[in-house]
Amino acid sequence: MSWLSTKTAFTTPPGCPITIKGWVRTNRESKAEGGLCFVAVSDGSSFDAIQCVVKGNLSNFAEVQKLTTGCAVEVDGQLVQSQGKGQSVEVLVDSAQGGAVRISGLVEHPDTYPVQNKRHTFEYLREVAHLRVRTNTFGAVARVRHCLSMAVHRFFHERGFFWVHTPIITGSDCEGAGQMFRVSTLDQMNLPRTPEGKCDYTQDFFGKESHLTVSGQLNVETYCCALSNVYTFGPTFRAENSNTARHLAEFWMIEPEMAFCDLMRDSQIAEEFIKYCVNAALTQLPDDMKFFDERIEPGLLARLKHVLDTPFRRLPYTEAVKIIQDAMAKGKKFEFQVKWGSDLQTEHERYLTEEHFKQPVILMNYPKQIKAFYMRLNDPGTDGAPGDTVAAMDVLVPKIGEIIGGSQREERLDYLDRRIEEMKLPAKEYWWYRDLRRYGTVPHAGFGLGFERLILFVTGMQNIRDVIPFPRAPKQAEF
RNA sequence: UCCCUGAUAGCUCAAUGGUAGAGCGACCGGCUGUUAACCGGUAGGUUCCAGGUUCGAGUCCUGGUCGGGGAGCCA
Repeated sequence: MSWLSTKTAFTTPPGCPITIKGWVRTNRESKAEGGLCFVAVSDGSSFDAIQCVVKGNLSNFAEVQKLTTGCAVEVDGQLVQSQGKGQSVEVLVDSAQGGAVRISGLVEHPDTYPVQNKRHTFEYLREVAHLRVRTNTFGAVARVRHCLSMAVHRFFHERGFFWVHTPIITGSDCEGAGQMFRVSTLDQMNLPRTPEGKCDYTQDFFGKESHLTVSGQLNVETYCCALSNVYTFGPTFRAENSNTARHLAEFWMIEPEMAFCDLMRDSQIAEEFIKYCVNAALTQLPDDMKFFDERIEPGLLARLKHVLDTPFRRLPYTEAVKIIQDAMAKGKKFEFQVKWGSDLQTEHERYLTEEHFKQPVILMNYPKQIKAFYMRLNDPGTDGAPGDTVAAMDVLVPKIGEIIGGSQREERLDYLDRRIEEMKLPAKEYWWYRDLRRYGTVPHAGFGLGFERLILFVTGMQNIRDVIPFPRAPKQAEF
């Protein structure tokens, strides 16, 4: 008997003895043929569980009859073509042919097992996150998450990018992307004080204030300016009090950075990247994607195929503002007004990508006052804009909104210094970032992409807390 | 953090201020190469927490806690 994953079993020609090891999904019983149990067993390798048809001649048949959802079993039997409808092959377990069911772990009190053989809400399953992965949906999400992770690395590896492990703990408070979590070993009940009465971080572990990273971008730019094409892919932490279906306190971010690269090429890589990931899920996990299309977001497959087949629409911010203003003039209602220089609201972004263009849209060249200090200042009059713009881009997709934010970086030291001064940032903290502009500066560009948002986009799942194994969010760090 | 909304059986939800209900799940039985099975029965409740109003509160009021939808921040 060779032990096969269900995934392998489904592609193996019938007629051979096999062993399956996994967890019971369902158990149905029949009195026919002297007693039969139909035990569906899942080991997580495939979307479908495999049906084991257990004959009444097994010595422990009485125990098999009592198997309930969640029990762990090892099944020896013959891989055969199914006599019933609903599956192509199944495992026939007949003691006359050496069939056996070994029960590894029972569910001792089935009435207390949290994952019943019925529909559950995602909100409830979140409370049993240690067991929710045993359901169809969360198993499929886990497989897609892995598939996309591998696709990320393959995409960049195939293009000569190097994966850079930027630090999780940072002593820099200038990453500039939101509230940070403090990292400290000080006794919080008895903090050391400076003469001014403030906390004395010179006595802390790192001898200075330190935090969890909110972005690897500044660090990865250093490697970019030596290895040319690099990316980060790792955990990122934001202590914002965000309570939405699109935000996590701990999430995984992908940040490529390319030397000798301008904004247009940056946007081309971003488009290729998204299409590559979508294609990977569609071709490698068709069963899981079919499930998402049928049960999670009807029309998902058509939506994703449309994304693959259509070039992303590139549009200057200045044009986008005109389109939204035109729509308002024609009677389209928005809660917020739009004028050149103001940031677009979620409702405006969704209008552009979901209603006006009905496809992914890349907005480019934003007013400098609403973007970060490191973004490259455009020449005056770019896109006919009435004010200064920077070489920034946001990739907007239906359902999610902003999925990627990127820019060409300011490589000219005098321009960078002016921006740091204008925004009243602590110039001294940026000494090593400024060095990159002093020693062999080059035009370079990159972008950031929230991995969980990519998973939402690809699976059609609604809540970001359901596409990461153990979500961390305000008031939520169980498990 | 702001606005709206919700919390009742293991789960999903009902219940005019007046005896707490159903479906599913679990358990027992029947039927069946079954597959969201079907049919019959049994068990299962501190109605989120703390106060208050009332003869009487699941229901009304106040304050919390947690969830959901939207917004902001963003990825």
